[in-house]
Order: sequence, then structure tokens, then C-alpha cells
Amino acid sequence: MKNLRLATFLPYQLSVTTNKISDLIGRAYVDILSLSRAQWRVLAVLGEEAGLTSSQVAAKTAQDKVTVTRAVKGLIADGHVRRQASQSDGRVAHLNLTAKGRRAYDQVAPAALQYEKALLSALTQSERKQLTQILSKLDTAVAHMSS
Amino acid sequence: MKNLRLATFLPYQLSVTTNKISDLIGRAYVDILSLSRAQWRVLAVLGEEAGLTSSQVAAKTAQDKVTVTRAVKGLIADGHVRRQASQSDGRVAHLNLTAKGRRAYDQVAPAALQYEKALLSALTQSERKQLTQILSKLDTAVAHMSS
DNA sequence: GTATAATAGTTTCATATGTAACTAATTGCA
DNA sequence: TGCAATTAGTTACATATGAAACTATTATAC
Repeated sequence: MKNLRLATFLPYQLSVTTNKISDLIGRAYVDILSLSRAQWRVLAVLGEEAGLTSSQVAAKTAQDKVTVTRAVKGLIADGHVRRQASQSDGRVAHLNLTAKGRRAYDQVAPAALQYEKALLSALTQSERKQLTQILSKLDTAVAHMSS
Repeated sequence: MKNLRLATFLPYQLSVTTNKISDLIGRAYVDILSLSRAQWRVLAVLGEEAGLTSSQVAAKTAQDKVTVTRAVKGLIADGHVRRQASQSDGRVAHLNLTAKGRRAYDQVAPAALQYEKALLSALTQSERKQLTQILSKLDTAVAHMSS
């Protein structure tokens, strides 16, 4: 078996590059809006689709339900999100952006897309396709390995 | 400008897939050795190269110096690492694996490589090359964007 | 040569995180 | 119907994290 060298170890490379990108983009919502990454993700999915429940948000953002609970608590406290009890199921509540939340979303989403665009401009069209496909394959592989 | 959709947003995809992989591999050293990810990274670079200083470890593992301080403290406490003051520079200390640390490294490194191998087997040879190259390009791009 | 700046590393503080235990509501099924 | 098993969501706990302030040492400038 070949030796382990961190610098060429795929999971490490992925982690380092991903964290750099996350940190960079994180500034957009941390600096501008004082939102945590978890909160920004909640905002983002609610901006796409209104009325999601906490569990749905957790699934869509790939975050722990505890993380979502806390993020939502903060977002409600500062008026970005409104919670509305479900009529049909007493356990769940639907979450929606307030006008303030919508403004925050409309302010940060373009900045995020701008970052993505800048990153993607470093890649050829073919590389972009490849990357998406590779990530999808890795995702499938890791899912199999976890079970 | 197109709309933001989290599911197809590259930084998000990268983050989700990377975290899944990190969590999976993390089990190898968390479960087997009760090491944190930060500690494992320190162990890994010291396993490759002996006598590194804390700063060098921080640079090589892409971790904050505070994180390294704490990881090293733990590793010294449970006997995986030994610290040795530098003769030439009173500020720094050189870090080395103890015999126990070496054994831990020798035990976990193959497991980590095994995981990497399994992941890479989901990709074609060409995709593996592409991925490394793409990550490197993204890394360069994000470095430029940060400054 | 001495004062200033820079570097290595640690500690403090405030916050973020995941696991597990918990409450409340709903579903499944006998 | 009625009770066990699920599910949604929260709380409690232990631990992890980064920013900033701090100490000690070395390098730089004059």
C-alpha cells in the first residue's frame, strides 16, 4: 500500500479547498448581515421555497435538525423569518421569510452567485460539467460506504 | 442574473459532499483512537515529517494555530507526541511522534487510504486527474479572490 | 546598542456544534 | 378504540471553534 501523504490525499484536498471557498463566501453574509452559515442556508432555502418545515429545511440544507432549530430561533429573533403552526399536524410549523428576510435574501443571493461565477470562470466549460458529475459520483459512493 | 438554487450552487455541493466524506473517514480515527479531526491531521503530518514546529503543522494541515495548539496539547497528554524545545530559537518547539504515536499513525493511515481508494474507485482514471486539476484551479482562484 | 516591529505560541472569551435525552403530537395496528 | 412505535422539534450537556489579547523571544531599523 502506498504511503499516506496529506497533501495528495483526496479527502484532505477536498476539505481544504472547500473550506477556503466557504470562508470566502461566508464573508458575504457574515459581514453584511451578521448571519451564521447555518442561518444563511436556512434563509437560502426559504427564499427558494416558502412554507418549509424545520425538517424539510434540515434535509434541503444537509444540516442537523438541532442546527436548524438554533438557526431558525435566531432568524425569528431578528425578524428574518416567521413561524406558523400547521393546521393539519400539531408537531410541525411552517417557516416563511418576512419582508426583512426577503430583503436580506435579495441582497446576499446575488453576491453569492457572483462568487460562484468568479470561481467557475477559472474552469473550462468541460471542467464544470466534470466537477458536477464527479461530485455526484462521490456522493453516491460515500452513501454506499456509510451503510 | 440567474436565481440562486442551493442544490445546484457549486460551493454548497462541494461543502455537502466534502463533509460527508470527512465524516465517514473521521470515524476511522475517532472510533479507533478517540482522536479529533484536528489531532488526526497533526498526527498525519508528523507521521510524514518529523520535527515540525507548531506553525509548520498549522500551515501543512491548513488549520488555525489555536486549533493546533490544542490538538498538540491533547496529543502530548495522551502520549502520542513529544515536544522538544529548539536550540536555536527560543520561541519554537519541535514535535515528534512517540512510539505510541507512530503505532497510532501506522494503524489509521492504511484505513484512511482504504477509504480514499474506495472513493476513487467510483471515478474513472480520467476523472481522478480532472478532479485534482479542478481543485487546484479552484484553489488558485479562491486565493486571488481573497486578496 | 537600543527601541520597535514581527513571530511563535498560549490563554481567554464568546459562540458553534453534535449526541443524547426529552416533550408533544401523530401514525400503525391489534 | 387504545397502546406501542414514529416523527417533529427542543433542551441539556460536553466539546470544538476562531478572534483577539497576551507573553516570550527574535529580527529589524536607526
